[in-house]
Amino acid sequence: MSHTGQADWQQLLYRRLSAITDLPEAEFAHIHELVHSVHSLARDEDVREVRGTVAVVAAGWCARYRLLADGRRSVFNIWLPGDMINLTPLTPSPECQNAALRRADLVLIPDVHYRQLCERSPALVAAFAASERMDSLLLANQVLRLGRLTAYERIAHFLLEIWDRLCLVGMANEGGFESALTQNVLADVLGLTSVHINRTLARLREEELIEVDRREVRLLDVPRLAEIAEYDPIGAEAKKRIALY
Amino acid sequence: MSHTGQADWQQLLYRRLSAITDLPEAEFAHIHELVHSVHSLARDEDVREVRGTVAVVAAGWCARYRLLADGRRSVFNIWLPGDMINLTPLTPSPECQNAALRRADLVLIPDVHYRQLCERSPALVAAFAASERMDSLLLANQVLRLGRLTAYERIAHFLLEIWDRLCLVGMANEGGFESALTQNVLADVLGLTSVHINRTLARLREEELIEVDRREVRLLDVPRLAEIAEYDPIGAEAKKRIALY
DNA sequence: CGTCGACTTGAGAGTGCTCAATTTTCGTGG
DNA sequence: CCACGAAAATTGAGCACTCTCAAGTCGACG
Repeated sequence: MSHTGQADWQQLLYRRLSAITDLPEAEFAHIHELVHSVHSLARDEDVREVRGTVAVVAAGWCARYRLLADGRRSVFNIWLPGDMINLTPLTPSPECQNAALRRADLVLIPDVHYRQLCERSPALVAAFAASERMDSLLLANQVLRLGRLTAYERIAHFLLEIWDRLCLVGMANEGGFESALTQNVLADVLGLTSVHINRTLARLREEELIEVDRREVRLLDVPRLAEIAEYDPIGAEAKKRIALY
Repeated sequence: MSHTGQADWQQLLYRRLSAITDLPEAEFAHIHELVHSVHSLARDEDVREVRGTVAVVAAGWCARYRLLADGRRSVFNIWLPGDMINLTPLTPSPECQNAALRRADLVLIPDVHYRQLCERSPALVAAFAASERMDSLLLANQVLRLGRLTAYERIAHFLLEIWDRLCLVGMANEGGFESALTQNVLADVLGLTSVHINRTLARLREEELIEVDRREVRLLDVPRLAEIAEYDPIGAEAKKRIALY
């Protein structure tokens, strides 16, 4: 279910786009003509040097983050398989970086070819726009977590979000997902220290809401977690799934 | 300089777009043909009922926020004159609201006409895209503030950002700007309590970095504030301005 | 001139942090 | 395949930034 060899990045992308917008498979087919290259990243390697491209995550997890002078790190978002990363910055200055959380493969699409593709298919343009709006929604979720949720709520909210997104591309099962999340990364995503992440995870574990280790996250009581975090499921598909409980 | 009667919302919009992207005035002229209506908002009034439109803020300040069940409020972003608000939600559920922080005028553009306009001018499409990417950058800034800055740094960072954005549309002077920011609103934007906002503002005031009351914010030492908050100026224009110090 | 919202200030409490030591896990090389 | 070293997780103790509750002031507006 989750073995993304080399070629099914297109399927991942299609699954995600069709889950959040109305995209006929025929329209998506234009993407087969796309000129691209594959770029493999080692853990912690960043992709600053490949600017002027759009990247699709084919495998692995990445993070967009910013470092402060004194070493503090703020993670803006986590990129999952099937996500699109726009590597062309708005301003010349590198206001943030993208790095792999573990070995990852990116499919790189030069801006030129991306634009050519867009000219060929208005439906794809709409789908890409929806994708960007979803990114925006994810950032808003991140603001909500950091601004007004407690550590306990933040973790529940974030794990539900990741799970939802992985469900969209078929990389989660009903109880959880394989994860590449270090407690350190969680800390930088959720604006906490790893020590406090550890203690709060322990509490969630004691209460039998989750099971976590570095390679797997299991959500033992999704409805309860969603209630704790006041979590809104992402996308129509996700909504339907939640409705089944 | 800042009297936005009824008709120069187009000028505000043009100033902002041309500051963040390359938009020839001739191309912008297409916007004059636009079918639109003006919607006035009283303080705290929200605009949920005008969905399916794009709105341009002609005057006043608005906020996009979400309320939690227990009354906590998280403000995602502040809309200033010249900003575009997309009122068409990604999902049917109203995951957030937009409300006026004080009397405000919105220019409402039905989705249909907005799309017609886009077909007429590719340059405008590009400019609108840049505008959305700037919104995204602002959200990332918000994540940085909430995730890894202290209360002291957050306030400095946020005030600089607002100032920068007002400068883009010519609604700030070199030392500060007219503001509609209640300490309560600041609290909900910066993820703090109004009590702590009050104390931290007092500290910034004592250190002669800012002067604030409800109607005006003055930045007494921009370079120092920028250093404290590790603030990156927005847009090329803003960068040039900072370089003058 | 009274009222209501916003601002201010005080005191005490708590969530989350710092520092630090220890254990466990895991990637890598022999 | 096992051993080793580094990274990650865990735990303890004390601290502090920020919160809560509460009282009191200021100021705009009817």
